[in-house]
Amino acid sequence: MTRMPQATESNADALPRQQRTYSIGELAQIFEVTPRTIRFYEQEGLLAPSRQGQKRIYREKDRVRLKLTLRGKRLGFSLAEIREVVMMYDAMPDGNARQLKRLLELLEDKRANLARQLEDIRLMRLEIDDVDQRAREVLRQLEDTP
Amino acid sequence: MTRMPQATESNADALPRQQRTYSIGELAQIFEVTPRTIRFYEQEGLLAPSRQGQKRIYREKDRVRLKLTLRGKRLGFSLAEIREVVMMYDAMPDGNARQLKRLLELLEDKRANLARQLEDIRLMRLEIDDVDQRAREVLRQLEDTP
DNA sequence: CAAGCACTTTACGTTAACGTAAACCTCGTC
DNA sequence: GACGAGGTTTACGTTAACGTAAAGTGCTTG
Repeated sequence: MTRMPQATESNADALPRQQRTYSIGELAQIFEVTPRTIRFYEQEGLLAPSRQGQKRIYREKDRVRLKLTLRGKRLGFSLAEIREVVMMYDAMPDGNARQLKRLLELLEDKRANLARQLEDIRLMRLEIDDVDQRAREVLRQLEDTP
Repeated sequence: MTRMPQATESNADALPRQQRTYSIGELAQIFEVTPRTIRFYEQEGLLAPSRQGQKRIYREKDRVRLKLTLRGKRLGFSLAEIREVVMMYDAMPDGNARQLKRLLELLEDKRANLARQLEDIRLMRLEIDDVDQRAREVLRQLEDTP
């Protein structure tokens, strides 16, 4: 029982199974990246779209994956880090205890990382505000004395 | 809680101007980077230590610069971005109005960036917590059925 | 004085994350 | 049937941010 593509999650809403799909170009436009980037993410194991002949077909799940990936990137995570979490998440349903515990550790790591980032943001904001103040003052001086 | 080295900024007030200095090795140790990194930042215009003969001498100002640089890095900024702000800040005292306004724009950009990061962190935390929950559940199931 | 650090410059190497270009399908449309 | 708009693979190029190695300088310590 490796994988059941059918009805997996709790999102088994009453919706009819008419999944919306995307071409690579559409997805690229939505997230303002190039198709190259999306193919690259696939090559790196972050996406696994199905095919229709030769063409890649992206479902909602893939779109969400991409969204999460890009969010991770904006936060400075490497693709390797992102993949690690994503793959563990996928392996979760039939994962053994060791893997699950490893996943929990990983998550704790990420949490710590985010916490530090929050602090960094706080400090950087203070500095930016400070520089802003000074700049405005100097500017006022300049404009007050023609 | 990354343990800060003793000397803080606020205790420098009434002290005579006997600036403490650092060698490149000391600085590297403090911030847990290699000397190579510090030299590279200098080459990229982010630091400008004075010299004593051939050796680089770092003052408090340089240390702060490095600290800010590394903080920027942790937040995913490129060295180029960091340098831009740093250089404008340096040029402030005798900057003309146009430069100052440009600086204010830059700061606004950074602020927006940080705001988005905050939102990204918020969302990512939610997801992490969610994955955590699921993992714990699966784990409990596993351990409940030997 | 030899040895050992800590520092220096110079220069080539490496990795991640794509960009760019070439050469090829495949489909609808003019 | 020519063609343009999308898609595909393959492969080499590029950039940022350092790592690493070689060869030299200067101090101080056994």
